Amino acid sequence: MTGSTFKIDQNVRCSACPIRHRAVCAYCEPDEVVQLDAIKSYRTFAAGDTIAMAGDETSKIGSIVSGVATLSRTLPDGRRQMVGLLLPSDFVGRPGRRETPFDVVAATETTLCLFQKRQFEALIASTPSLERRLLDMTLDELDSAREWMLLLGRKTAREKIASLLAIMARRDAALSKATPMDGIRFSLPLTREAMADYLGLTIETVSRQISKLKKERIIVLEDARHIRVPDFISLLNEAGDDSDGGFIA
Amino acid sequence: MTGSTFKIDQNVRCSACPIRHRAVCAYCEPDEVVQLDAIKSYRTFAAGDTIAMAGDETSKIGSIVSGVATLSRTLPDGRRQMVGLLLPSDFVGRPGRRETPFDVVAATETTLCLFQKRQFEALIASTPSLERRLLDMTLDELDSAREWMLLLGRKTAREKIASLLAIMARRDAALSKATPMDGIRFSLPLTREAMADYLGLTIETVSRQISKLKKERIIVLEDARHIRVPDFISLLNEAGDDSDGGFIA
DNA sequence: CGTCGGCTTGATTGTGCTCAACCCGGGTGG
DNA sequence: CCACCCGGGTTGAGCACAATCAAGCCGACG
Repeated sequence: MTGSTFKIDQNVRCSACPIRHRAVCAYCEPDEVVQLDAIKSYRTFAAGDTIAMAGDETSKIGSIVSGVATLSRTLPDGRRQMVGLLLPSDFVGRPGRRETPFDVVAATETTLCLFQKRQFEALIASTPSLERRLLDMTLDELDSAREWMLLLGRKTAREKIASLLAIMARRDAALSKATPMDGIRFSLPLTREAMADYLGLTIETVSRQISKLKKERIIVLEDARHIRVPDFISLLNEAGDDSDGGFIA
Repeated sequence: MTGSTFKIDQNVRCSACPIRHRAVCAYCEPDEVVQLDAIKSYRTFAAGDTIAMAGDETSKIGSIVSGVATLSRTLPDGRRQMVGLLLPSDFVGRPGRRETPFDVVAATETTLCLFQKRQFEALIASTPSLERRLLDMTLDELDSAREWMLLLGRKTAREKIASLLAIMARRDAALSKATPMDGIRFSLPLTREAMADYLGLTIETVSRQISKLKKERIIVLEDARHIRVPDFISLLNEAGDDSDGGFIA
């Protein structure tokens, strides 16, 4: 993996790791974690840094510890589509493949817990709990990729924006253990351009739809990157994937 | 899994199975295959049959032996997006989840090799080769889902159609071991409606774009479901994902 | 102070959707 | 046997939504 600017971090002990219970190591027993501890290294990328380029031969793979990274693919004429949003505990890189098929870019300052690909592959082969966890995570990612295909193929610009905001809101609420039902406030870790790439829109359309939702009081913009949602249900209604308010949870 | 019409097939011995070397059982040793043989059953669905509905609690999972099935998701107002095209050797159903999140429909007559979900899950836990293969297959599916997201989010109608045709052509060529480079002829196992659902378009747009490609001699329609491609390179050029003709292979 | 990147807003264009008519082939029933 | 229907497919006319082109705002930073 290559980055224009980076620093080597102090490794944190796995037992004290903030993503210990959600990352690829989640199912590992304490003695297995010791093995991981021995071969891991931390690395931090600045916002905007390229973590890996499509077509690169990657020697390292690992987990997002903190920050947000994006996975995207670009057409030769420059059109770009984001195909994954990587959050803390998500896994980066594909065991068993030589090249990454997608660009990986740090959207915010991002710290990774990395392993040498060869070493990690060897460890997988002898550690069923690692493989099991990786399978579960991959299946989950596949489900959300498919959900995203529905959005890209069939939703209107307004529905796309509302869906994205709802996801970010839920995610923030999950982290802060608050119920998303009233008066949520969250930050958008994405530029308008990143949102556009995520949603298959242009930045102008993203901006216009956000302005519209603002005028209709469905959202309140504290500033361009901080949003408050007075009534989560009415935001969900705009997302289109449920005739009623959907499951209350 | 439920189907409006179906028949119970004679089981084929795994060792004689046409997908033995590509399906979830591909990495299994002969003795492991024997275990699978003992708990599998075949079932055939007619074209149009629903194999599973989104939200269903599924008790069976398994592999496509022959035919084509589709995976799709529907918005409450009826808009529908296909999110997966299941071909022989592809796996249907998700171990470790109670409900299927997507509709599974047979696009052509389709034969499945099914297992009781519980039994299969138990077998996975004790058979690393099964789990490894399932992980590899899931990672491949995730990659192609992401490739598809690029198409849905950023390609024009014409590029979408050309991409789909190129995929079908390649797939047919792979089966018949022919090089796709000149004079390929293949069948479209999808209705215009299914293509539209796959591509995030309407049937009218699909029909129009196919007609245009026909007028421009990039494709030749023998009938609505059989297509000949005189020059594969020029079809690839229309697909947009490569400035030049792409890799020749 | 000027510049630059991220963002917003406006005017116009164009691609793909909607609505509608029609074609074609196969199956069914009088 | 023919009339009819029905599903899948094609084609046309008009429209709407999002893209494009363009100008300008705002805050950060040199």
